Amino acid sequence: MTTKKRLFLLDAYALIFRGYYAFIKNPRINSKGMDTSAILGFTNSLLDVIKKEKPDYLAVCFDRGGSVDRVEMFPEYKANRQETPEAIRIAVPYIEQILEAMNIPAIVKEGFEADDIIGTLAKKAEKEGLETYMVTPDKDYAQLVSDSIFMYRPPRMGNGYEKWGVEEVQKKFEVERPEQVIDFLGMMGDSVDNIPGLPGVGEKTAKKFLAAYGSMEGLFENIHELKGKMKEKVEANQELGLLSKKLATIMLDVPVELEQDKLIFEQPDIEKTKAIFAELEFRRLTDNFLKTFSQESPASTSDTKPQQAQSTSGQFDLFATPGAGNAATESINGFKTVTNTSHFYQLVNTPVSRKLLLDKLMLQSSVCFDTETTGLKSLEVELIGIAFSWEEGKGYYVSFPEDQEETQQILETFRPFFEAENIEKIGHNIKYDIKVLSNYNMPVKGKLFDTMIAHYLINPDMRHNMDILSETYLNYQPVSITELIGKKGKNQLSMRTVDLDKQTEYAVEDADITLQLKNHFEKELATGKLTELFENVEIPLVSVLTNMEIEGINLNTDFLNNFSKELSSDISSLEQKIYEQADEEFNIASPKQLGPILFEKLKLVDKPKKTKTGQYSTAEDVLSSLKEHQIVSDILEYRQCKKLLSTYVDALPNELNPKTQRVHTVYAQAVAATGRLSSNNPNLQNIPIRTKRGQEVRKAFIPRDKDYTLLAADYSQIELRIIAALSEEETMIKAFQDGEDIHASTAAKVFNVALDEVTREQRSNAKTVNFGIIYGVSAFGLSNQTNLSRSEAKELINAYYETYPKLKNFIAQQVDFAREHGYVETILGRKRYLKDINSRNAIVRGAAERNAVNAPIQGSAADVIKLAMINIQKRFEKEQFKSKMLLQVHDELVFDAHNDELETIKPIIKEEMENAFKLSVPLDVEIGLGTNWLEAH
DNA sequence: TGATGTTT
DNA sequence: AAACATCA
Repeated sequence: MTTKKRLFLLDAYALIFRGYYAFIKNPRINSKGMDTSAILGFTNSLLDVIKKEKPDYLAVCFDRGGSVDRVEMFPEYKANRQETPEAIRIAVPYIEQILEAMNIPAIVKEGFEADDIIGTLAKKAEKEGLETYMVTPDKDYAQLVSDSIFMYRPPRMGNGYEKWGVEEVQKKFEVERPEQVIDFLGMMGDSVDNIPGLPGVGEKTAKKFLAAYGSMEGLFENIHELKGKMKEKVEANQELGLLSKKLATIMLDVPVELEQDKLIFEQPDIEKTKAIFAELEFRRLTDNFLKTFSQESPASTSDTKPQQAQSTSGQFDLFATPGAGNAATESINGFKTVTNTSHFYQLVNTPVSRKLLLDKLMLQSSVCFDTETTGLKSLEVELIGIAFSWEEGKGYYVSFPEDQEETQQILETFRPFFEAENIEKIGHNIKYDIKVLSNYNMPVKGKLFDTMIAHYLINPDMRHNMDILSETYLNYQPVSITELIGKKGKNQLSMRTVDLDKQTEYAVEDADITLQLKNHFEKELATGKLTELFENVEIPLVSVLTNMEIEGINLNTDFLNNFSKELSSDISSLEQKIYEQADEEFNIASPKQLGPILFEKLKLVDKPKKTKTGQYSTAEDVLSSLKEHQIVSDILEYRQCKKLLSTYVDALPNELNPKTQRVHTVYAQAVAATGRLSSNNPNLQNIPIRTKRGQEVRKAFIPRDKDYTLLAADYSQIELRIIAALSEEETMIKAFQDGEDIHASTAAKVFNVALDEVTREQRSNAKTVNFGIIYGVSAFGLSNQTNLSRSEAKELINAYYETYPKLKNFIAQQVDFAREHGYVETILGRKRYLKDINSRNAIVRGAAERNAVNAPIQGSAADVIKLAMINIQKRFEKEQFKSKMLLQVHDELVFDAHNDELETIKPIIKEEMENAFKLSVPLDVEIGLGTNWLEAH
């Protein structure tokens, strides 16, 4: 048993970066609008280490000024590092304060990197007979590992801390000695640090070389054994290889002393630390901190501290936690889990117990339920089970057999519950569950509450997975689905293969969590004044979307098949033409191959534009300017055909539902941060329309049968009308009231000509500016999109603002509002938080400012059409029309209109859309009919 | 994963 | 600007 004292050295920046990126999708923002993710991430790691390991010695090492020596060797070292994110820059001073309050020494040496400092200290500690743990996620440290030096890597998603000793390093890197990690990194290179490595050598090859030759030098001595391209490359780059190796080597001669007595870990200053945490609003962390430290008697110093962590077993057990007998009972990252939280989850699979469950259900006023199914496509899956919960920590799971008739019978038991108007149904993405039940003709009635949508309104920019919500709001980590049925992909098991106890635990836990989240979000919706939007718009919309998705749309597959043949033949003839002109065959669809041909072989242009990864850009706007070359225009046409074929013509027929033979898209109601819907599987919101060839695809969308006609209803210029109304810009409002062509009208005023003298180009430029206003203008963007120079674009914008002064005012107001409140909102109070609005980085701030203008406009337009959809659906249901709403494309609704009802529903649709929300500008809706979607426009 | 392209 | 999808 080891009795060595243990030193923990933390790599500050590596941990800070890791903490920051761990929260990147769900950043922690405190009430002052400050992004505290990086601080929280780091401090969590720090407390974790202390709590679990009780270090004898502890220090945190910082980089300052980078490595002087390495930059001297190789000026490009770390040159492609992006600028440090703001949240990290502001984090460092706070972290220094926290360390000071906790009496933890920070070690900084100007001109050296943390890994060099840690390496040097670790080696010195080894001589002093200490055991060193290098706390860092950075795998470069593996080269330092020895019998008394270990890597201690913080947990990644769901895993625990990893301790890497010699054995682990041998396994991970497939080397005999840890020092060989240097050769490995030198060969492979590192794009993050911009260590070049050997060209053409990646992880696989580097491991192979090391196994065969042992080191970089060994490889160079045996170049004769290599073959072909690889031989040439290695031969030519020996110097680069040796340099890379040097760069990857952690220095062990940093002028820093190991002052043991200063590194002894002592009691933190609890009050001081608490104060800093309070300022940062780290509530949960404070609890955790107090639990760890305040019970310890003040007399206990490092000299008398018992060696609890190691004494539990002879072997060093990383997961053993003091006080907890069994590692499995405590989650590794401080979350509660199903194993350490008391709960009562019960399986229900007998007729008697089902009846009892129903009786209980019928007594409730509000119940959460969650279905388990055989897959993801709600309209094609079978039911495996349903979990119910109406009390926190408690719930029931009804399982269903494979036999679908039996399933139907069992489900019938619960019909009174699902049809009960007076029982509120709670779910997470409840549209999915309702659709699944619809396969069994089981309608879900009564009030709905969807926790996914609730959270979407509370913070649309965050993610709304139940797992993340549970960890964030309940401090509870649910059983991971991956653990149960494996990773996504074809090897994923079905829930049916999971044994019933596990199913019960997983499914009821989900329902339980959802119920708990609901209780949480209900309050938050109220504080954010979002309850009305939630209850009167988003929730009613759930049913509308459900109906639309179940309805689907008819597709003319014969037409698409013919079109596919046509396109394919066009593609192959274009292919031949291009090969001839390039004088070689290559993959035209690969920008990586196309770039060199165009710009190296054919040298079409002097200084080709490159992408950020250094490839030649072959994007549309780049190639468009080279259209005079036959090969380029052929390539553009080739690309267009290829795109149409793969994304639409060949893909759409595969999306037919086998039962209905129709296409059922899925609308995501909680994805687009502005409040819009999005459509997927397939996406029917980006069906081509601009080009002649693309329009053909629209012809494939047809009415249900000969008794129906497709009806498309479009808002005309809804976003401009909204901006006119919100800004109260009279000139623009008047133009709309008079029914003018808004772009021509704008052109007339901006260029100071009569309305009927506006040229095509003037109108087009005015249109671009109008459009640009909606997205937030910049002179740069505008000159890119038009043939105007940067200064002409600027002039145009100025003239535009003079024409519409109130509009300029409105834009400034939005930005000011966002600066003050941290968010902007739509006409219905839908909020969008803009955490970067006060950023010191002009680019980041500019984007936030454009969002401040764009979000209320786009979002209000989304609000309006959502209201219209709800009202139309109501009317349709009341009149029991055969006609059905099928699609929504942001400002357009598409219907299967029964021919007998055509003249009845046309005015209804128009009226409901135009009057969905009263603005000071009239809304205008154009309706078209046709035997396909293109005609209906 | 990055590049490209489609829509509003 | 912001979705989704495809390809290498």
